Amino acid sequence: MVTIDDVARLAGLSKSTVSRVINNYPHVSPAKKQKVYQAMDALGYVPNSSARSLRNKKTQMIAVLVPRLMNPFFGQLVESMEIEATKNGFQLLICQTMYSKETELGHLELLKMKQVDGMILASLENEWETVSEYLPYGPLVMCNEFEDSANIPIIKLDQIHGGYIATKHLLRQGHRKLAYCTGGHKSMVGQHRKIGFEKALKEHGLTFENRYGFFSAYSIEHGIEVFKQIHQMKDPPTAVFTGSDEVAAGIITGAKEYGVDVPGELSVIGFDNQVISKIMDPKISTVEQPIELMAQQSIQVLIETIKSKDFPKRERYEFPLELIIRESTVSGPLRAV
Amino acid sequence: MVTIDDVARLAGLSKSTVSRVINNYPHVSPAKKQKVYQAMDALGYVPNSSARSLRNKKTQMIAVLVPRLMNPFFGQLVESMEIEATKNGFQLLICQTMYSKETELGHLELLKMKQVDGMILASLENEWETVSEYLPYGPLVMCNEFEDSANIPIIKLDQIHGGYIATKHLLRQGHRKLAYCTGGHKSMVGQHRKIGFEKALKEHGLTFENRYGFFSAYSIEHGIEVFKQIHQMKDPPTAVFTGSDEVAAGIITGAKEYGVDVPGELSVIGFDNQVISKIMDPKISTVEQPIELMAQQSIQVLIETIKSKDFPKRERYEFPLELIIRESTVSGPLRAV
DNA sequence: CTGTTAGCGCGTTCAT
DNA sequence: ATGAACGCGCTAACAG
Repeated sequence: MVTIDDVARLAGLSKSTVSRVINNYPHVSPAKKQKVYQAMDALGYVPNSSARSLRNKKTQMIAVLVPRLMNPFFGQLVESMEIEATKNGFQLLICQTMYSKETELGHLELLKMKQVDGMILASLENEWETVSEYLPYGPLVMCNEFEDSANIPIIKLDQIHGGYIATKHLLRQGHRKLAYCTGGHKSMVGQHRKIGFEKALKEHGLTFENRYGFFSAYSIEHGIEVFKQIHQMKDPPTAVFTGSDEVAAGIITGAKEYGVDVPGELSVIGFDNQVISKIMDPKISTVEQPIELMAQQSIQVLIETIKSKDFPKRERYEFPLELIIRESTVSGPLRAV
Repeated sequence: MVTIDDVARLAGLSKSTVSRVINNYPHVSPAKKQKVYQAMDALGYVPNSSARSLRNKKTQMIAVLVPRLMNPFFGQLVESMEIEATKNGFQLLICQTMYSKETELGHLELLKMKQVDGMILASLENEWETVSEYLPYGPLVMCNEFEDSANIPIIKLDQIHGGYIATKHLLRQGHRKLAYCTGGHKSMVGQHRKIGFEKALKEHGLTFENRYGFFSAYSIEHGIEVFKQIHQMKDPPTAVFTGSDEVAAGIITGAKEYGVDVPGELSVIGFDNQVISKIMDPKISTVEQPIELMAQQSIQVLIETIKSKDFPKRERYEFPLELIIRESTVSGPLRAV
């Protein structure tokens, strides 16, 4: 392995000078600078990153915590994060919690080992109280997930409004019996959507009906299952709000199997605006989430915090969601939207 | 920051002894071992990973090179890799090439910086000749992608057979005018599928027809576009082989718009067995790829190579592909399969 | 079984 | 503007 000493020797200079040109310090004579550059690529020298990290106490790496990557939402999120991180000279370490508290905690240890300079939490399995204990070891930023009591930067979407506009759309189409079908009570994301859902309901003099609530639907298969349950009800809902396009697609798939017309007999709205929503038949009405913006902002805020060397500050960034009306909620010509 | 010295001091022992218990060396007296453990968690000590890396010349990190994560194939691949890496005490660094040669080369530099112990190439934008120059800096393993001249481990799928069985299925359904619609000539994956395609054709006395060839279809949108082109032909194909379920979905979507029945007037076969293939209407016949197995094997082989400290050996692992017949290629009752 | 010592490769005072 | 020397935190000889 070729080290900075080798370069120094070949250039007839000292390590210090070589180090200075590597990190482009101001006061180095152009002549010697040239000699160093020549020696460097004559030897094919590249600085050793472990040595730098040890010396600088900075690894130029950040980690992102996600439940799992197969979920297209997180795939997109991480894709955008990697691009933004690379652009800023950072590497992205990927950590899947697989919805496990222990696994999440294990990944958090990276902070203590100083293996990463900071971490983005796009998943939160443990209580914030537990997670916050890692704060002294490096900056944390939340992305998408959130927790009001957390005094760190949080980059999120306006999920209340998301739930609201989707529901409002259903109500405006004349529906009064709305099912609510999402994954996981636990996540604040889901809770906020429900608040938006209920807010819209209330404006029309309605309240949440427990028999129309389904809280463990994450996948297409779950969607199919939920449809079957709905189908057997004696007083079934005429529309269903879902937490993801996959679940919506599942419900539609189930409806097809049973010969139930969507949106004629049952309207379905998704969430995420994934590709799947554009090609299902009927095309799925959904809520678009500005994933890329959120990812970029998260990276930028984290990197700023890292550079500032301060404790992360309590900051909130919220991006808007947008209703996208397609076919799964609208039969015939559009009514008032 | 609490260091190994702090622990040693508190335990009333030397650094070496502490180091020995951390790395569980055989000959340490149980009594002192206890003292060390007590001191360690009294102080909340965690070894600094940069220091370890510098000393051991091993970072316990591997990188995976993919085109981009949004593609569900790579999402699944990376998900499985992360799990397997974590299980083996390694971290996974994610590197997207975004289909750019320069970006790919940039990521390869991680090897020179000794930031990772090895790298998995699930993408190959540059010539192998170019990439192979990085071999002296750390082990490389190819996954999914391949290159015959590369004397490194390659974990791949039998794409020739995949192309063959899909095509054979179409031919057995009675089709004689087959379109071929995939992304990118460049990749060996695509080339092998085409070999399989032509092999099947040949067995039925047919040859590849250039006017039926489409080579830049990656997405749903491309699929729709391709359908339009097919639709305008005076002597259109009756079946189309595609390189991904997304493209197949696009073609089906296009067909719907123009009122062309699938599979009645046009059969379409996908590739990958992504969720989308299960919920399109009609459900898409496709070829299942054992992504998880391939990912696990890649990680294992790479880690073995890293540990052996030898140069990577020329090895080939090939996993089988499986035809999955659904609705997009079969009208009415199944004929011979 | 345990402690002392010497680097790993780099950046950074502190001199000059 | 440049060089000498020290130390980041850790592991691995080498002694004993």
